[in-house]
Amino acid sequence: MIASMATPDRTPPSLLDLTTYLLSRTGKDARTRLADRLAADGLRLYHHAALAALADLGPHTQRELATRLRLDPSDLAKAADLLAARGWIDRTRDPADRRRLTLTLTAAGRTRLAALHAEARTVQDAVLAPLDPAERATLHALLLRLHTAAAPE
Amino acid sequence: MIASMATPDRTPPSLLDLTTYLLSRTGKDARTRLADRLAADGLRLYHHAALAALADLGPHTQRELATRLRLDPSDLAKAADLLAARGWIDRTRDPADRRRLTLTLTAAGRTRLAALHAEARTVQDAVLAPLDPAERATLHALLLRLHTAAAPE
DNA sequence: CAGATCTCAGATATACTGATATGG
DNA sequence: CCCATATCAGTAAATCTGAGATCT
Repeated sequence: MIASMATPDRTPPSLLDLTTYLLSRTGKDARTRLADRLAADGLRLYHHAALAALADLGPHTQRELATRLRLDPSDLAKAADLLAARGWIDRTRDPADRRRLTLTLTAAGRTRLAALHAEARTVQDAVLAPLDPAERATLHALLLRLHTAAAPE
Repeated sequence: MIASMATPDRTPPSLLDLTTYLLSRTGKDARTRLADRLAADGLRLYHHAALAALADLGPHTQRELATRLRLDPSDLAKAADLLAARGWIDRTRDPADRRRLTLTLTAAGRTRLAALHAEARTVQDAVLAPLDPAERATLHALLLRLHTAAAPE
């Protein structure tokens, strides 16, 4: 064979012209990188998100947390099982409404969360390596505006 | 109950501080929006990507196309089935190497691709609505640098 | 009794793995 | 005989649906 050999797996230019394509692809790459690291410890991204929500915004009922994280309540139940089994959250029955389970971060959970944040920062540094600090700040500000505009729906 | 009622599903601030979180979330949103539109016609995002690759870079063997799109060869086989069934690509056996199937875009495929690009642009306009043209250009340039840096791996 | 919360079991989508047939 | 290509079948993980138990 004469004229092949180097098949540079170049992305089709018409897709590179789409900002949404780049957004989708780089976003997926970032997510996968962190997910792979967390998977080594049997964790998923939503475990990180759940701990972060409890740390930032205080105790939640399972329903509240599921809504906030846009997670199915039945799936959150399993996630909470794991977090409780590892001692990172307490699950207490709400005395005022005994249907509800209130999730509260434990000290151990706070420690683990700090480690998870550190891992996320490590991945972020790798993903954003091509950009200098000013460019990273610009990117962050632009993405934040897209996010807040899309969030309420 | 007195002090609840408004549970604004606010994202945890510590996650909003992560650029990679914003990247992942806005990217997923963009992808889902387009995917939902294509699903109405029984198509997936990779059908769009496959047609774009054939239009931009000429005929591919299935193996080449799978590599380029980072798709599993077995999954691409099914995708090619659909594209061929709709008359958007021709699948011809390579006479020089009869194992290979060469995929070529048809005129009908080119027409459909134009419509798919138009749909992608519509979604992009909606997603990027909060940004003015200069900001969109900035975002695009930054994401392109992240993508090209990550692409070779 | 209507509605909310949590939970379990199963359906569905998607992505990946293995095995096979054919050809170089 | 060994490797590459395409295809099929089956596994695995992620997401969503439905039904039931408990409680307001």
